[in-house]
Amino acid sequence: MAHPKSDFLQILTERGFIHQTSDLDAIDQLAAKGEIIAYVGYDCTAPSLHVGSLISIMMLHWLQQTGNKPITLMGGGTTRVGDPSGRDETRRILTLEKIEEHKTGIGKVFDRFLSFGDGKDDALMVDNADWLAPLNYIDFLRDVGKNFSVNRMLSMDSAKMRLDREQELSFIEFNYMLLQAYDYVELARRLGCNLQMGGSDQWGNIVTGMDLGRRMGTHQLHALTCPLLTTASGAKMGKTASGAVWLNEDQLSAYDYWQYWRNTEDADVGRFLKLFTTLPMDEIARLEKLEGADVNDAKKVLATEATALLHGRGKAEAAAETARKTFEQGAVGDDLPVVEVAAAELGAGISVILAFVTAGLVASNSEARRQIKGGGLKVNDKPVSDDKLKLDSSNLSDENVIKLSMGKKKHVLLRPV
RNA sequence: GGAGGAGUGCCCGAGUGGCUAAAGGGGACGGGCUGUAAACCCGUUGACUUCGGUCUACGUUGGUUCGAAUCCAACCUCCUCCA
Repeated sequence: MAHPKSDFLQILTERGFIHQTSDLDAIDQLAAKGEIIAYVGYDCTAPSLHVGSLISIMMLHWLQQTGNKPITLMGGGTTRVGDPSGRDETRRILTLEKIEEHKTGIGKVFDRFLSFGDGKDDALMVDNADWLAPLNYIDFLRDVGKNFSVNRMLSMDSAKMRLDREQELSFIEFNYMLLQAYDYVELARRLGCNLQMGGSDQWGNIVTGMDLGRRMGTHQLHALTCPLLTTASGAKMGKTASGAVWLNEDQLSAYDYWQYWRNTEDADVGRFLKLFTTLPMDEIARLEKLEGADVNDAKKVLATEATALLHGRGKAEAAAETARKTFEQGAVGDDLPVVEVAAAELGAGISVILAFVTAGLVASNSEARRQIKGGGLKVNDKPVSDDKLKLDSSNLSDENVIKLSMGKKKHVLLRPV
Protein backbone atom coordinates (compact mmCIF):
# COMPACT_ATOMS: atom_id res chain seq x y z
CA MET A 1 0.00 0.00 0.00
CA ALA A 2 1.67 3.17 -1.19
CA HIS A 3 -0.53 5.60 0.71
CA PRO A 4 -2.11 4.37 3.90
CA LYS A 5 -5.12 6.37 5.02
CA SER A 6 -4.42 6.11 8.72
CA ASP A 7 -1.93 8.33 10.49
CA PHE A 8 -0.58 5.29 12.26
CA LEU A 9 0.43 3.36 9.17
CA GLN A 10 1.41 6.56 7.41
CA ILE A 11 3.99 7.24 10.10
CA LEU A 12 5.18 3.67 10.47
CA THR A 13 5.62 3.34 6.74
CA GLU A 14 7.53 6.54 6.15
CA ARG A 15 9.75 5.95 9.16
CA GLY A 16 10.69 2.42 8.20
CA PHE A 17 9.05 0.44 10.98
CA ILE A 18 7.24 -2.08 8.87
CA HIS A 19 8.76 -5.38 7.89
CA GLN A 20 5.77 -7.64 7.38
CA THR A 21 2.03 -7.40 7.99
CA SER A 22 -0.90 -9.77 7.76
CA ASP A 23 -3.59 -7.62 6.14
CA LEU A 24 -2.41 -4.09 5.69
CA ASP A 25 -5.72 -2.75 4.38
CA ALA A 26 -7.64 -4.10 7.30
CA ILE A 27 -5.14 -2.70 9.79
CA ASP A 28 -5.27 0.63 7.99
CA GLN A 29 -9.03 0.81 8.23
CA LEU A 30 -9.05 -0.01 11.93
CA ALA A 31 -6.25 2.48 12.61
CA ALA A 32 -8.05 5.22 10.71
CA LYS A 33 -11.00 4.78 13.07
CA GLY A 34 -8.76 4.61 16.12
CA GLU A 35 -9.86 1.06 16.77
CA ILE A 36 -6.54 -0.67 16.96
CA ILE A 37 -5.80 -2.32 20.27
CA ALA A 38 -2.28 -3.63 19.86
CA TYR A 39 0.17 -5.40 22.07
CA VAL A 40 3.84 -6.21 22.20
CA GLY A 41 5.15 -8.86 24.55
CA TYR A 42 8.32 -8.47 26.55
CA ASP A 43 9.85 -11.44 28.30
CA CYS A 44 11.49 -10.83 31.65
CA THR A 45 14.86 -12.29 30.79
CA ALA A 46 16.96 -9.37 32.07
CA PRO A 47 16.59 -6.57 34.64
CA SER A 48 16.14 -4.02 31.89
CA LEU A 49 15.20 -3.89 28.23
CA HIS A 50 17.88 -2.75 25.81
CA VAL A 51 17.86 -0.78 22.58
CA GLY A 52 16.83 -3.87 20.65
CA SER A 53 13.37 -3.50 22.16
CA LEU A 54 13.21 0.21 21.59
CA ILE A 55 11.91 -0.08 18.07
CA SER A 56 8.80 -1.92 19.23
CA ILE A 57 8.32 0.56 22.06
CA MET A 58 8.38 3.35 19.48
CA MET A 59 5.70 1.54 17.52
CA LEU A 60 3.50 1.49 20.61
CA HIS A 61 4.28 5.14 21.12
CA TRP A 62 3.14 6.10 17.63
CA LEU A 63 0.13 3.88 17.99
CA GLN A 64 -1.00 5.86 20.99
CA GLN A 65 -0.08 9.18 19.43
CA THR A 66 -2.38 8.39 16.53
CA GLY A 67 -5.36 7.63 18.72
CA ASN A 68 -5.15 3.89 19.26
CA LYS A 69 -4.65 1.78 22.33
CA PRO A 70 -1.32 0.13 23.22
CA ILE A 71 -0.86 -2.80 25.57
CA THR A 72 2.47 -3.86 26.99
CA LEU A 73 2.45 -7.50 27.89
CA MET A 74 4.94 -8.55 30.49
CA GLY A 75 5.94 -12.15 29.98
CA GLY A 76 5.82 -13.14 33.61
CA GLY A 77 4.41 -16.50 32.53
CA THR A 78 6.19 -17.12 29.23
CA THR A 79 9.58 -16.27 30.73
CA ARG A 80 9.14 -19.30 32.93
CA VAL A 81 9.21 -21.35 29.74
CA GLY A 82 11.71 -19.56 27.48
CA ASP A 83 11.43 -18.61 23.83
CA PRO A 84 13.63 -20.74 21.55
CA SER A 85 13.29 -18.30 18.60
CA GLY A 86 16.63 -17.30 17.22
CA ARG A 87 18.57 -19.07 19.91
CA ASP A 88 20.78 -22.03 19.41
CA GLU A 89 20.86 -22.96 23.05
CA THR A 90 18.25 -23.45 25.68
CA ARG A 91 17.79 -20.43 27.87
CA ARG A 92 18.73 -20.90 31.42
CA ILE A 93 15.57 -21.38 33.40
CA LEU A 94 15.08 -18.39 35.65
CA THR A 95 13.75 -18.54 39.16
CA LEU A 96 10.37 -16.96 39.86
CA GLU A 97 12.03 -14.37 42.08
CA LYS A 98 14.35 -13.28 39.27
CA ILE A 99 11.48 -13.03 36.87
CA GLU A 100 9.54 -10.80 39.26
CA GLU A 101 12.61 -8.65 39.76
CA HIS A 102 13.15 -8.31 36.04
CA LYS A 103 9.51 -7.50 35.48
CA THR A 104 9.75 -4.55 37.85
CA GLY A 105 12.89 -3.29 36.14
CA ILE A 106 11.51 -3.61 32.66
CA GLY A 107 8.18 -2.05 33.53
CA LYS A 108 9.78 1.22 34.56
CA VAL A 109 10.79 2.24 31.08
CA PHE A 110 7.35 2.43 29.46
CA ASP A 111 6.17 5.51 31.32
CA ARG A 112 8.57 7.52 29.21
CA PHE A 113 6.94 6.53 25.96
CA LEU A 114 3.33 5.78 26.79
CA SER A 115 0.65 7.27 28.95
CA PHE A 116 -1.10 4.72 31.11
CA GLY A 117 -4.58 4.90 32.55
CA ASP A 118 -8.14 3.68 32.23
CA GLY A 119 -9.28 5.86 29.35
CA LYS A 120 -10.01 4.60 25.87
CA ASP A 121 -6.60 5.39 24.39
CA ASP A 122 -4.62 4.92 27.58
CA ALA A 123 -1.95 2.29 27.62
CA LEU A 124 -2.36 -0.85 29.69
CA MET A 125 0.21 -3.15 31.19
CA VAL A 126 -0.68 -6.77 31.77
CA ASP A 127 1.20 -9.88 32.81
CA ASN A 128 0.57 -13.20 31.11
CA ALA A 129 1.35 -15.03 34.33
CA ASP A 130 -2.17 -13.97 35.33
CA TRP A 131 -3.74 -16.43 32.93
CA LEU A 132 -0.89 -18.80 32.10
CA ALA A 133 0.09 -19.72 35.62
CA PRO A 134 -3.33 -21.09 36.66
CA LEU A 135 -3.74 -23.18 33.50
CA ASN A 136 -4.64 -26.80 33.97
CA TYR A 137 -2.59 -29.07 31.74
CA ILE A 138 -5.35 -31.40 30.63
CA ASP A 139 -7.79 -28.58 29.97
CA PHE A 140 -5.18 -26.67 28.07
CA LEU A 141 -4.42 -29.64 25.86
CA ARG A 142 -8.12 -30.18 25.14
CA ASP A 143 -9.01 -26.55 24.48
CA VAL A 144 -5.85 -25.18 22.94
CA GLY A 145 -3.48 -28.03 22.16
CA LYS A 146 -5.93 -29.76 19.85
CA ASN A 147 -5.66 -26.77 17.51
CA PHE A 148 -1.96 -27.22 16.93
CA SER A 149 -0.34 -29.45 14.37
CA VAL A 150 3.02 -30.79 15.45
CA ASN A 151 3.91 -31.23 11.80
CA ARG A 152 3.48 -27.53 11.26
CA MET A 153 5.20 -26.56 14.48
CA LEU A 154 8.23 -28.58 13.48
CA SER A 155 8.43 -26.73 10.21
CA MET A 156 8.55 -23.30 11.85
CA ASP A 157 11.88 -21.54 11.88
CA SER A 158 12.27 -21.47 15.62
CA ALA A 159 12.04 -25.25 15.84
CA LYS A 160 13.52 -26.05 12.45
CA MET A 161 16.73 -24.22 13.17
CA ARG A 162 17.39 -26.40 16.18
CA LEU A 163 16.39 -29.59 14.43
CA ASP A 164 18.46 -28.90 11.33
CA ARG A 165 21.52 -28.20 13.39
CA GLU A 166 20.81 -31.21 15.55
CA GLN A 167 20.68 -29.06 18.62
CA GLU A 168 18.56 -29.84 21.57
CA LEU A 169 15.07 -28.39 21.63
CA SER A 170 13.50 -29.30 24.91
CA PHE A 171 9.81 -29.96 25.24
CA ILE A 172 9.35 -26.96 27.51
CA GLU A 173 10.69 -24.63 24.83
CA PHE A 174 8.67 -26.35 22.15
CA ASN A 175 5.60 -25.25 24.08
CA TYR A 176 6.54 -21.60 24.01
CA MET A 177 4.74 -20.89 20.78
CA LEU A 178 1.54 -22.39 22.14
CA LEU A 179 1.66 -20.07 25.09
CA GLN A 180 2.39 -17.00 23.02
CA ALA A 181 -0.40 -17.92 20.64
CA TYR A 182 -2.72 -18.40 23.56
CA ASP A 183 -1.71 -15.01 24.97
CA TYR A 184 -2.97 -13.38 21.83
CA VAL A 185 -6.32 -15.13 22.10
CA GLU A 186 -6.57 -14.28 25.77
CA LEU A 187 -5.85 -10.59 25.10
CA ALA A 188 -8.35 -10.57 22.26
CA ARG A 189 -11.03 -11.94 24.57
CA ARG A 190 -10.18 -9.89 27.62
CA LEU A 191 -9.28 -6.55 26.11
CA GLY A 192 -10.46 -6.71 22.51
CA CYS A 193 -6.90 -6.77 21.29
CA ASN A 194 -6.72 -7.04 17.50
CA LEU A 195 -3.08 -6.52 16.57
CA GLN A 196 0.17 -8.02 17.78
CA MET A 197 3.43 -6.33 16.94
CA GLY A 198 7.00 -7.43 17.43
CA GLY A 199 10.35 -8.02 15.79
CA SER A 200 10.49 -9.97 12.57
CA ASP A 201 11.75 -13.01 14.49
CA GLN A 202 8.33 -13.11 16.14
CA TRP A 203 6.40 -13.45 12.91
CA GLY A 204 5.94 -17.18 13.27
CA ASN A 205 4.70 -16.90 16.82
CA ILE A 206 2.36 -14.06 15.93
CA VAL A 207 0.67 -15.74 12.97
CA THR A 208 0.31 -18.88 15.02
CA GLY A 209 -1.63 -16.74 17.47
CA MET A 210 -3.80 -15.33 14.68
CA ASP A 211 -4.53 -18.81 13.51
CA LEU A 212 -5.42 -20.01 16.97
CA GLY A 213 -7.76 -17.03 17.33
CA ARG A 214 -9.58 -18.05 14.18
CA ARG A 215 -9.93 -21.64 15.40
CA MET A 216 -11.09 -20.54 18.82
CA GLY A 217 -13.58 -18.05 17.46
CA THR A 218 -12.16 -14.63 18.26
CA HIS A 219 -12.59 -11.62 16.01
CA GLN A 220 -10.05 -11.27 13.19
CA LEU A 221 -6.53 -10.80 14.54
CA HIS A 222 -3.66 -9.06 12.78
CA ALA A 223 0.10 -9.11 12.72
CA LEU A 224 2.71 -6.43 12.14
CA THR A 225 6.45 -6.89 12.53
CA CYS A 226 9.36 -4.52 12.39
CA PRO A 227 12.81 -5.31 11.03
CA LEU A 228 15.42 -6.62 13.39
CA LEU A 229 18.02 -3.94 13.44
CA THR A 230 21.60 -4.37 12.56
CA THR A 231 24.06 -1.61 11.94
CA ALA A 232 25.07 -0.82 8.37
CA SER A 233 28.23 -2.88 8.85
CA GLY A 234 26.19 -5.87 9.90
CA ALA A 235 26.67 -5.98 13.65
CA LYS A 236 23.71 -6.57 15.90
CA MET A 237 22.48 -3.41 17.49
CA GLY A 238 22.82 -2.77 21.12
CA LYS A 239 26.29 -3.84 22.06
CA THR A 240 28.96 -1.51 23.31
CA ALA A 241 32.35 -1.98 24.82
CA SER A 242 30.84 -2.39 28.24
CA GLY A 243 27.99 -4.64 27.22
CA ALA A 244 24.40 -4.19 26.19
CA VAL A 245 22.83 -0.80 25.74
CA TRP A 246 20.31 -0.92 28.55
CA LEU A 247 17.39 1.42 28.75
CA ASN A 248 17.25 1.67 32.54
CA GLU A 249 19.43 4.43 33.86
CA ASP A 250 20.81 2.37 36.72
CA GLN A 251 22.23 -0.03 34.12
CA LEU A 252 23.50 2.58 31.67
CA SER A 253 23.87 6.27 32.44
CA ALA A 254 22.27 8.95 30.32
CA TYR A 255 25.74 10.07 29.31
CA ASP A 256 26.71 6.60 28.04
CA TYR A 257 23.37 6.27 26.31
CA TRP A 258 23.98 9.57 24.55
CA GLN A 259 27.44 8.34 23.56
CA TYR A 260 25.98 5.18 22.11
CA TRP A 261 23.88 7.15 19.67
CA ARG A 262 26.64 9.65 19.01
CA ASN A 263 28.83 6.79 17.78
CA THR A 264 26.29 5.66 15.20
CA GLU A 265 27.78 4.73 11.85
CA ASP A 266 27.30 7.34 9.12
CA ALA A 267 25.22 5.03 7.01
CA ASP A 268 22.72 4.50 9.84
CA VAL A 269 22.02 8.07 10.86
CA GLY A 270 18.99 8.71 8.69
CA ARG A 271 17.39 5.38 9.44
CA PHE A 272 17.91 5.81 13.18
CA LEU A 273 16.59 9.37 13.23
CA LYS A 274 13.36 8.09 11.73
CA LEU A 275 13.06 5.15 14.07
CA PHE A 276 14.33 6.50 17.35
CA THR A 277 13.38 10.17 17.41
CA THR A 278 10.08 11.94 16.97
CA LEU A 279 11.57 14.73 14.89
CA PRO A 280 9.42 15.76 11.94
CA MET A 281 10.29 14.09 8.66
CA ASP A 282 11.33 17.30 6.91
CA GLU A 283 13.85 18.01 9.65
CA ILE A 284 15.21 14.49 9.32
CA ALA A 285 15.41 14.93 5.57
CA ARG A 286 17.53 18.02 6.13
CA LEU A 287 19.86 16.21 8.51
CA GLU A 288 20.17 13.27 6.17
CA LYS A 289 21.57 15.51 3.46
CA LEU A 290 24.62 16.39 5.53
CA GLU A 291 27.84 14.91 4.26
CA GLY A 292 31.37 14.29 5.42
CA ALA A 293 32.24 15.69 8.82
CA ASP A 294 28.88 17.47 8.96
CA VAL A 295 27.24 14.13 9.58
CA ASN A 296 28.47 14.61 13.11
CA ASP A 297 25.89 17.34 13.59
CA ALA A 298 23.17 14.90 12.64
CA LYS A 299 24.59 12.34 15.07
CA LYS A 300 24.52 14.86 17.89
CA VAL A 301 20.88 15.62 17.13
CA LEU A 302 20.15 11.89 17.06
CA ALA A 303 21.92 11.37 20.37
CA THR A 304 20.21 14.24 22.11
CA GLU A 305 16.74 13.48 20.78
CA ALA A 306 16.96 9.77 21.53
CA THR A 307 18.30 10.42 25.01
CA ALA A 308 15.65 13.05 25.65
CA LEU A 309 12.91 10.56 24.83
CA LEU A 310 14.24 8.06 27.32
CA HIS A 311 15.82 10.12 30.08
CA GLY A 312 14.32 13.56 29.63
CA ARG A 313 15.51 16.66 27.85
CA GLY A 314 17.55 17.96 30.79
CA LYS A 315 19.73 14.89 31.07
CA ALA A 316 20.11 14.69 27.32
CA GLU A 317 21.41 18.22 27.15
CA ALA A 318 23.73 17.70 30.09
CA ALA A 319 25.17 14.68 28.30
CA ALA A 320 25.57 16.68 25.11
CA GLU A 321 27.32 19.46 27.01
CA THR A 322 29.68 17.07 28.75
CA ALA A 323 30.51 15.46 25.43
CA ARG A 324 31.15 18.87 23.90
CA LYS A 325 33.55 19.83 26.65
CA THR A 326 35.26 16.47 26.72
CA PHE A 327 35.72 15.90 23.02
CA GLU A 328 35.69 19.33 21.46
CA GLN A 329 37.54 21.31 24.10
CA GLY A 330 39.47 18.56 25.81
CA ALA A 331 38.20 20.04 29.05
CA VAL A 332 36.54 18.27 31.91
CA GLY A 333 32.81 17.66 31.53
CA ASP A 334 30.57 17.58 34.59
CA ASP A 335 28.75 14.46 33.60
CA LEU A 336 31.75 12.16 33.37
CA PRO A 337 31.67 9.29 35.82
CA VAL A 338 33.32 10.19 39.12
CA VAL A 339 35.21 7.77 41.33
CA GLU A 340 36.08 8.90 44.81
CA VAL A 341 39.36 8.23 46.60
CA ALA A 342 40.37 9.04 50.15
CA ALA A 343 42.24 12.35 50.20
CA ALA A 344 44.79 10.90 52.61
CA GLU A 345 45.57 8.04 50.25
CA LEU A 346 46.02 10.39 47.38
CA GLY A 347 48.21 12.64 49.50
CA ALA A 348 50.50 9.68 50.14
CA GLY A 349 50.60 8.97 46.43
CA ILE A 350 48.91 6.08 44.62
CA SER A 351 50.27 4.19 41.64
CA VAL A 352 48.77 4.93 38.23
CA ILE A 353 48.05 1.26 37.86
CA LEU A 354 45.98 1.18 41.01
CA ALA A 355 44.26 4.41 40.04
CA PHE A 356 43.08 3.00 36.71
CA VAL A 357 41.98 -0.26 38.27
CA THR A 358 40.08 1.61 40.98
CA ALA A 359 38.44 3.78 38.35
CA GLY A 360 37.25 0.63 36.61
CA LEU A 361 38.83 1.59 33.30
CA VAL A 362 40.94 -1.55 33.24
CA ALA A 363 40.15 -4.99 34.62
CA SER A 364 43.51 -5.87 36.17
CA ASN A 365 46.99 -4.62 36.93
CA SER A 366 48.28 -6.59 33.99
CA GLU A 367 45.85 -4.94 31.65
CA ALA A 368 46.87 -1.54 32.97
CA ARG A 369 50.51 -2.35 32.24
CA ARG A 370 49.65 -3.54 28.77
CA GLN A 371 47.63 -0.46 28.01
CA ILE A 372 50.45 1.75 29.20
CA LYS A 373 52.84 -0.05 26.87
CA GLY A 374 50.37 0.45 24.05
CA GLY A 375 49.93 4.12 24.86
CA GLY A 376 46.27 3.78 25.72
CA LEU A 377 46.13 5.39 29.14
CA LYS A 378 46.16 9.10 29.88
CA VAL A 379 46.22 11.16 33.04
CA ASN A 380 44.87 14.66 32.55
CA ASP A 381 45.09 14.06 28.81
CA LYS A 382 48.79 13.28 28.92
CA PRO A 383 49.79 9.73 27.93
CA VAL A 384 51.27 7.63 30.71
CA SER A 385 54.64 6.21 29.68
CA ASP A 386 55.88 4.86 33.00
CA ASP A 387 53.85 2.22 34.81
CA LYS A 388 55.57 3.09 38.08
CA LEU A 389 54.26 6.64 38.01
CA LYS A 390 52.63 7.80 41.24
CA LEU A 391 49.67 10.13 41.36
CA ASP A 392 49.26 12.57 44.22
CA SER A 393 47.55 15.86 44.97
CA SER A 394 49.86 17.70 42.58
CA ASN A 395 47.99 16.02 39.74
CA LEU A 396 44.69 17.59 40.78
CA SER A 397 43.22 20.03 38.29
CA ASP A 398 41.64 23.36 39.11
CA GLU A 399 38.35 21.52 39.50
CA ASN A 400 40.00 19.33 42.16
CA VAL A 401 39.87 16.16 40.09
CA ILE A 402 42.26 13.94 38.18
CA LYS A 403 41.01 12.95 34.75
CA LEU A 404 41.85 9.39 33.81
CA SER A 405 41.29 8.25 30.24
CA MET A 406 41.51 4.95 28.45
CA GLY A 407 41.52 5.39 24.73
CA LYS A 408 39.75 8.40 23.32
CA LYS A 409 36.30 7.77 24.58
CA LYS A 410 36.40 6.44 28.10
CA HIS A 411 37.03 8.93 30.85
CA VAL A 412 36.68 8.88 34.61
CA LEU A 413 37.25 11.64 37.12
CA LEU A 414 39.10 10.77 40.30
CA ARG A 415 38.00 13.00 43.15
CA PRO A 416 39.55 13.11 46.64
CA VAL A 417 37.16 13.05 49.59
C1' G B 1 20.55 -51.06 28.84
C1' G B 2 24.53 -51.91 24.57
C1' A B 3 28.24 -49.79 20.91
C1' G B 4 30.88 -45.68 19.32
C1' G B 5 32.35 -40.31 19.47
C1' A B 6 33.26 -35.66 21.86
C1' G B 7 34.44 -32.02 26.05
C1' U B 8 40.86 -26.94 24.86
C1' G B 9 41.37 -19.82 26.43
C1' C B 10 35.46 -14.78 25.56
C1' C B 11 33.70 -17.93 21.03
C1' C B 12 35.08 -21.29 17.02
C1' G B 13 39.08 -24.45 16.42
C1' A B 14 44.40 -26.86 15.90
C1' G B 15 47.38 -29.57 18.95
C1' U B 16 48.17 -36.79 20.66
C1' G B 17 54.68 -36.96 25.96
C1' G B 18 59.08 -31.93 26.68
C1' C B 19 60.55 -26.49 21.96
C1' U B 20 52.86 -25.00 24.70
C1' A B 21 50.19 -19.56 28.42
C1' A B 22 48.78 -23.49 24.05
C1' A B 23 48.69 -22.57 16.08
C1' G B 24 44.83 -20.21 13.18
C1' G B 25 40.33 -17.46 12.85
C1' G B 26 36.45 -14.46 15.04
C1' G B 27 35.32 -11.06 18.71
C1' A B 28 37.15 -7.45 22.05
C1' C B 29 40.57 -3.64 23.59
C1' G B 30 44.56 -0.06 22.37
C1' G B 31 47.40 2.74 18.53
C1' G B 32 47.51 4.96 13.36
C1' C B 33 44.43 7.34 9.43
C1' U B 34 39.91 10.41 10.20
C1' G B 35 35.08 13.35 11.76
C1' U B 36 34.11 10.57 18.92
C1' A B 37 31.97 7.13 11.75
C1' A B 38 32.86 3.02 8.37
C1' A B 39 36.76 0.59 5.73
C1' C B 40 41.89 -0.23 6.12
C1' C B 41 46.91 -0.84 8.63
C1' C B 42 49.68 -2.05 13.30
C1' G B 43 49.77 -3.94 18.28
C1' U B 44 47.60 -6.46 22.52
C1' U B 45 44.31 -10.19 24.34
C1' G B 46 45.23 -15.65 32.04
C1' A B 47 46.87 -13.42 36.86
C1' C B 48 50.81 -11.39 39.94
C1' U B 49 55.56 -9.09 39.28
C1' U B 50 60.99 -5.67 42.49
C1' C B 51 60.38 -7.13 34.75
C1' G B 52 64.75 -11.56 36.76
C1' G B 53 60.60 -14.41 37.00
C1' U B 54 56.40 -16.69 39.85
C1' C B 55 51.62 -18.90 39.93
C1' U B 56 47.02 -20.76 37.80
C1' A B 57 44.97 -23.11 33.23
C1' C B 58 43.07 -27.70 28.17
C1' G B 59 35.29 -31.41 31.65
C1' U B 60 36.25 -33.56 37.20
C1' U B 61 39.26 -36.57 40.44
C1' G B 62 43.21 -39.66 40.91
C1' G B 63 47.47 -42.36 38.60
C1' U B 64 51.97 -43.41 35.23
C1' U B 65 56.42 -40.33 34.13
C1' C B 66 62.30 -36.64 35.39
C1' G B 67 58.27 -34.19 32.59
C1' A B 68 51.07 -34.68 30.71
C1' A B 69 46.27 -30.64 27.17
C1' U B 70 48.63 -35.04 25.20
C1' C B 71 49.26 -41.90 28.24
C1' C B 72 46.03 -44.86 32.07
C1' A B 73 41.59 -45.36 35.50
C1' A B 74 37.13 -43.78 37.47
C1' C B 75 33.44 -40.18 37.30
C1' C B 76 30.40 -36.06 35.07
C1' U B 77 28.18 -33.85 30.68
C1' C B 78 26.80 -33.85 25.55
C1' C B 79 26.14 -36.27 20.68
C1' U B 80 25.33 -40.52 17.20
C1' C B 81 23.74 -45.48 16.29
C1' C B 82 21.32 -49.96 18.32
C1' A B 83 17.61 -52.12 21.94
